[in-house]
Amino acid sequence: MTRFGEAATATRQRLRETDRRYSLRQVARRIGVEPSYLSKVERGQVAPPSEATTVRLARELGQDPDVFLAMAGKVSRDLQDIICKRPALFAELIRQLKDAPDHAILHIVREVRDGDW
Amino acid sequence: MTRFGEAATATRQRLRETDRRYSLRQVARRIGVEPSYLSKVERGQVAPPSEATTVRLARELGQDPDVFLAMAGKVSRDLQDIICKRPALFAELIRQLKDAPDHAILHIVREVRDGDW
DNA sequence: CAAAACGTGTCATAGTTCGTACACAGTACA
DNA sequence: TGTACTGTGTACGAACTATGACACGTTTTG
Repeated sequence: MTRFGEAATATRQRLRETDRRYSLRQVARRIGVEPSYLSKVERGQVAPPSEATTVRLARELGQDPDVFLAMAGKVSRDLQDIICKRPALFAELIRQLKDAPDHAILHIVREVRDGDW
Repeated sequence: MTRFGEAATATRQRLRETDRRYSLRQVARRIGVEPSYLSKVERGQVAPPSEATTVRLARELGQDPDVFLAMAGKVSRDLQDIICKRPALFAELIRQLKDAPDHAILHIVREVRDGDW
């Protein structure tokens, strides 16, 4: 039912088609949770896991942790910390970019990467 | 002891010098919490309040809610929601801006505001 | 066909979050 | 001088978060 659970199941199933090490149980063991818990998470029977567990799951499935966290409605601690150091500045920037098209944001990312300040 | 508590007390005391309606009790009543709770919050005896309460306190004291939230180590729900809609993009942007100087970020804010994309 | 692996149901719970309720002693002030 | 307001200590608790333990029936595999 949940966005997060669906994505986790789908990703794992896809990997499993070619590699039987991606059973629910084995993935659960590798990321350090009980199989029954991962099962409930995948089916949205419980809320998405903590940040740490979500990140371990994303990595295990070869996905972007930030994207998995986002599906759980969360923003990673390290991003929050960056924002919290200059809250007014980042708040304004982010709200400003709310409705900006993707390519505009990408443009800025490139501009900044090329360090033209 | 806490950054958050100190700022709250300091701001309130300053307002109080010229307006006795800014006693701890009266502020507590206006933002809808018990005086004893606000007292503990101000002295850092308990963790900073929830987002909603923090925002009410900030507004009551004429401060920027984002800044007060930041002192509590939090990022407001609405900003998180914006990020969660395009996690990869925003994650990269924010990490990229981590060490950028303030004026560079301000420059981008202005660029975006003037809508040159 | 037996053993291992599979996914899931039920129940329990330790820890954190976010406060309330009330009493008390000190201070202001009319 | 008494009453009304001040800040604070103690005690308590409801709700939520994030999981563990274990048993069960089913499927796969050697």
